[in-house]
Amino acid sequence: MYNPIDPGFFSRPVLELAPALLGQYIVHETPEGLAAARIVETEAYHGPEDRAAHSFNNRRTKRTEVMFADPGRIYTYQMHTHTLMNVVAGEEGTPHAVLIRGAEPVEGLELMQERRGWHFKIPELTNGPGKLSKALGVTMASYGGLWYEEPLFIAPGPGLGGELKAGPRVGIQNTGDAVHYPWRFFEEGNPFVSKYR
DNA sequence: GGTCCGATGTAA
DNA sequence: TACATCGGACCA
Repeated sequence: MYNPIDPGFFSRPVLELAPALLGQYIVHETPEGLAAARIVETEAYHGPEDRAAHSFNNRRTKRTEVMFADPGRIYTYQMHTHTLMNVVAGEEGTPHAVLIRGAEPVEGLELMQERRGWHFKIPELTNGPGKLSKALGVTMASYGGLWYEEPLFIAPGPGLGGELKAGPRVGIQNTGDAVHYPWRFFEEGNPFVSKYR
């Protein structure tokens, strides 16, 4: 049984929330069943100063609107054919968010295999933001929801099983100095950490 | 290891 | 009309 984490957990600066999410559970309850995974990789996006953030320069559109909302909100975003999951951080009005990039399955492994395809090796099920969303059955329908309420929520986990590491973020280009900011956090050596591109 | 390209939301 | 917080297929 998993219980949603305290709402206050999300009320902190994005550069603190991103590493704090490592080792916590991400849980999704659907009619097909429950799937849960331990988060091992996150990235911080620090709008409006961060050129790599969708909310750079306070860009406020239908898509980024929820980044300006209260912390703990779910920001889902469509990338090509994939859905990516973010956690809104900071305080209301500051467009900060944490991208969840990788997690280790702890429950509902078969359900994840069903959703992803049975031919994949286990780490390939959830070692990337798009893969993780698909394995958990998360879609744009979760946009604007709360990370501390069912059916999609963060639950207190066992913490890190290895050393905390930081490095440059993945998949951002043409963003000046932001390319080098060490705002990607992950558990060293864990096979569910995504591959650097 | 590398390269190519899908198929969709968003904004210019 | 262009491009993105990516993944998969295919080639080597």
